[in-house]
Amino acid sequence: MDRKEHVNRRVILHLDMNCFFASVEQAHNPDLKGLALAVAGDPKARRGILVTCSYEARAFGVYTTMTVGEAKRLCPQLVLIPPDFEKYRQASQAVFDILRTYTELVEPVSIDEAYIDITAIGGLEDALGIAKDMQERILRELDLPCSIGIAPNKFLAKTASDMRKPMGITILRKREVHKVLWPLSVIEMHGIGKSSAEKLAQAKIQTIGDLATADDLKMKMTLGKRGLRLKERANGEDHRIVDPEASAERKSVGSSTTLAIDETELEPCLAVFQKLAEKVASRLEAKQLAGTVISIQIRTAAWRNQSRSKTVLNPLYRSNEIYTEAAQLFRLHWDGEPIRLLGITVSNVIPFEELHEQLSFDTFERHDKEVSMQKLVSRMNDRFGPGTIHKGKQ
DNA sequence: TCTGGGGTCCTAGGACCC
DNA sequence: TCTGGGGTCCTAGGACCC
Repeated sequence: MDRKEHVNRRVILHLDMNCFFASVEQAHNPDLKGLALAVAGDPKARRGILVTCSYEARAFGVYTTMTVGEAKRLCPQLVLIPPDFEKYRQASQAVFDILRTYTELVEPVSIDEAYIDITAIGGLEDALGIAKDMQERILRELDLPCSIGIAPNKFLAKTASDMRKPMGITILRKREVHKVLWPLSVIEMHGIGKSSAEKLAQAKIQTIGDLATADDLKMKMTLGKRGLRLKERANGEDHRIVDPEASAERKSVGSSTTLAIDETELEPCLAVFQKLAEKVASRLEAKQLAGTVISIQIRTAAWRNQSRSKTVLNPLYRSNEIYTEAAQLFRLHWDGEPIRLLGITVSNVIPFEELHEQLSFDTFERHDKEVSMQKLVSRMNDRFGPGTIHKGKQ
């Protein structure tokens, strides 16, 4: 915990790509510029929602997550493009590469977002110039627009980058929080969704200002530990450091798919699991990872979400092993309710190179039939240090 | 608004250990 | 025989984000 926190005065940037997927498509094909454009799945396969849309499309009331049908109704000339995630990953990498020419302290948070700690390369006086330079280079070299927030911490930087789009740069100082943030509804705050907003409304907390000045006990009773953290953020406090390694420490690899029809038969479900297992295995392989926890996801036609998981001794990475475990979990737990979506996730992952020690140890311990999983885990942790088998919470 | 697919973190109860 | 308190791990589900 302490290692992840920082108290000195810092200058943090949050960079947010504007309509990222749509912008990448426009950069690759300039004919698409200026059009009402959306990247969307195939409605016939029941994947018909907008993943991103251009500002021209938004002018028609079209927004991300809207169904293709609804979007077409609002904006008949909407141009639809199927997603090409490989293209987006490459563009994302190119953006992060540019950011790393300024400092190593770049923390990617998602495919189109990053925090950058520029404290060491220039104070607040230079921050605006640095941000402008980054923004211009990304536009000039990659033809991609972005917005940047400048603040003393991650939360305020993230909030600031959201305030001017597209191609905005916004400075948010801690002393401006009460004026800029407090009048807004709590739902505007990063970290608060529909569910938390409803709970807060019941506790008579409507605005970010209400949240910032609420009683600690009340916040804890309403939202638990998160409540206290959100209250700190509402007061402009956030001590999380910019950690370039954070995204490298991946914790799970999963794949899921919405079925073409609500499925009621076993065999087609197993065929889907086969495909999912292959996909997860190939992505684990690409990242040189294996994991000891396998879980399956089931979403029923009535939108009931279920998961079943199992911890295994030998880290999984091969598609046939992943399939076998997933199929077993499914046979054991599926109650016959029609299925909308199936998924597989392998978690508690570790890099291949850390694997051999564990494997040899497993085969050694295997001889002792009496040894329980719990004992095995604690013995392995004793021998190799905590987190060898299961990474504990920080 | 009949709702994709990739993730992370947190909570809570039970098992088990010391 | 019944009584503890602290801690970790496993599992299922929920909330949130892009």
